[in-house]
Amino acid sequence: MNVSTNIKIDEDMKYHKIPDETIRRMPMYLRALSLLEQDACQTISSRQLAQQLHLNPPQIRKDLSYFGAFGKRGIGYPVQSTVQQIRKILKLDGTQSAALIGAGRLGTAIAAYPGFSVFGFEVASIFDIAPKKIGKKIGAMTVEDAADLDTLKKRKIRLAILAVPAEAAQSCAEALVQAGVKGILNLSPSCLAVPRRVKVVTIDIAMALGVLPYYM
Amino acid sequence: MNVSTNIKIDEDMKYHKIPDETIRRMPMYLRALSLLEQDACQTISSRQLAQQLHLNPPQIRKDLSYFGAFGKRGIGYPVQSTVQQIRKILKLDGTQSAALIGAGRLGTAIAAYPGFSVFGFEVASIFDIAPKKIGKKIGAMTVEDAADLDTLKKRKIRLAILAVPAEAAQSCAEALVQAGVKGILNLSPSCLAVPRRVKVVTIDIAMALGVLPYYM
DNA sequence: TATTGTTTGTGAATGTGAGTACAAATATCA
DNA sequence: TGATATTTGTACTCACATTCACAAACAATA
Repeated sequence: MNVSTNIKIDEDMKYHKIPDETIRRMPMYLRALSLLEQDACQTISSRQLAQQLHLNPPQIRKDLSYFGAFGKRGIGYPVQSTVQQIRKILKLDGTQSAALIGAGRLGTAIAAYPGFSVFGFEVASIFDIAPKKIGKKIGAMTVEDAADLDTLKKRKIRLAILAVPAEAAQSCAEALVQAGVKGILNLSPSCLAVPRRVKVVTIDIAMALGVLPYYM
Repeated sequence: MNVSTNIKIDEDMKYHKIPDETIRRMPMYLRALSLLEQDACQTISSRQLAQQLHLNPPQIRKDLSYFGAFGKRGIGYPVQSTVQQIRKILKLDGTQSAALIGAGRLGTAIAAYPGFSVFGFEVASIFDIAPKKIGKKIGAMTVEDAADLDTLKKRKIRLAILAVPAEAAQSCAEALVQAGVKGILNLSPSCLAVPRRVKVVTIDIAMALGVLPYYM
């Protein structure tokens, strides 16, 4: 029933479907290795790294091996070049500009958050719908009118952070998709409906808190 | 185990090991059903709920059935009583007081976040280490000295939200454990080491953003 | 050089979760 | 009442993810 070319390509290119869970862990590795790089650490073994991240060594080795053989047997992984490799894999080499939607308390906190730089992200512009907030300064940026979201296309910004109330999230998401955005980090407690080509990651703080009492 | 909780639920929990993924989804169901309850919706089918949450109907049925048979065949799930059941399961009946550590921008945003009330959470007190911030008013609360974290034991607060820089996170976590805290929502990009009896959930915003370019 | 100790990369085994299919239960309507 | 449509609960199957176990590769040292 299936096409033989697919199989052949799979064999020839040693194609493996990379688990989503592996992708989810890659930024962990990138951050940890970046810190080690700053400390002038040359190499690190999967055992040491696993200790830091509370993971099992074989997990780390398998994750990294999906993308090639970065390590050296008897030695470990070379910190600097592995950082570069992971950056390439995650498409985080070079600066990634992101638009921030929502200039409320959460949006303001996100705009000032220093933790994005490890991954090469920068918040390039801030939007809000409230006339009171438009024109206001947040750090070095001026809040723009959310009605002008379509300018993102010209500016080639394809990444957005959505920090608006749940009621506004879906309509914002649609405007972002219209503006050519390809990835959305949704910080509102809502389930966004977007075309399949657009990737959404939702962080719901209250929901994360919601599981804690169960385990206590 | 606790004898005062619903006996039937405890019995069911003995015989089935409930998947962590199921627990993770329960707050989703709780939120969605709470909204439906506000709209005076009497019952909802797994199909309708799945459509809202972008899940498969059998997934929802299986998740709920771990805790008993809440639904009625041919009808669906009674909204009101299922909400109450899930609250009981997640130990979210009654108000859950949480301490917020860190009165920076993110902490301030968290303190004012309205989304906790659906689950019965309330931020009961705010702590910081910076002398400048101690004594400051945030909403109706006064920022307390993080050196006094041990007062949480007396106040019987067993839940904490950690909104401090990564460098301070581990020492804060240790102080919280010392103060009898049993669950920590960690909002810093750090991997906390705590005794096994303490449950930690970490939300790393930059890391969540870090996977997006890969999929674009 | 030979030996010992360390570490990676990976096939195999194990464990966990998701999807499918269907019987049982209920409502609706002719 | 009988027939049809709807929906739950669950056994079974399949897919995905983690862990184990070990050969291959390298360093260090005598």
